[in-house]
Amino acid sequence: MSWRDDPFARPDADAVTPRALRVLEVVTSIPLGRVMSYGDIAAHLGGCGPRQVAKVMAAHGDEVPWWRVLRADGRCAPEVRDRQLAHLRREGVEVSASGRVNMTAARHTPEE
DNA sequence: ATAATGACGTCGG
DNA sequence: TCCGACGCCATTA
Repeated sequence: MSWRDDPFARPDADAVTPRALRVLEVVTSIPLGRVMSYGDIAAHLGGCGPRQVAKVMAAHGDEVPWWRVLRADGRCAPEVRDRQLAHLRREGVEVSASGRVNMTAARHTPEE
């Protein structure tokens, strides 16, 4: 189930910009138990910065495994911190007592 | 066209 | 660790 094959997709669902779609694709590609930072995704796509990625997540995050995307320092965006940590711990991601993810251990790097 | 926005990143104090 | 300042840049208003 995803934003792509939603049978109830409204006509303007195509109004989602191509770049936004790329972002969502990358997020969808993150394996269970691994994470990527907004900056990681931006760098992987090229031609855009972390803030564009953040904006896409704010608008369409609920259609993808959004909890696998967090800040470069391993902390979660405050807006979703609790729910996100719950998801991550459930997937076996290493989270410190202060709610900080060990990026070195959990970071996913897409090939190519 | 111009300006504001955003679940960010990096650096300096 | 906690700010604030600045860079970032496609998308929206």
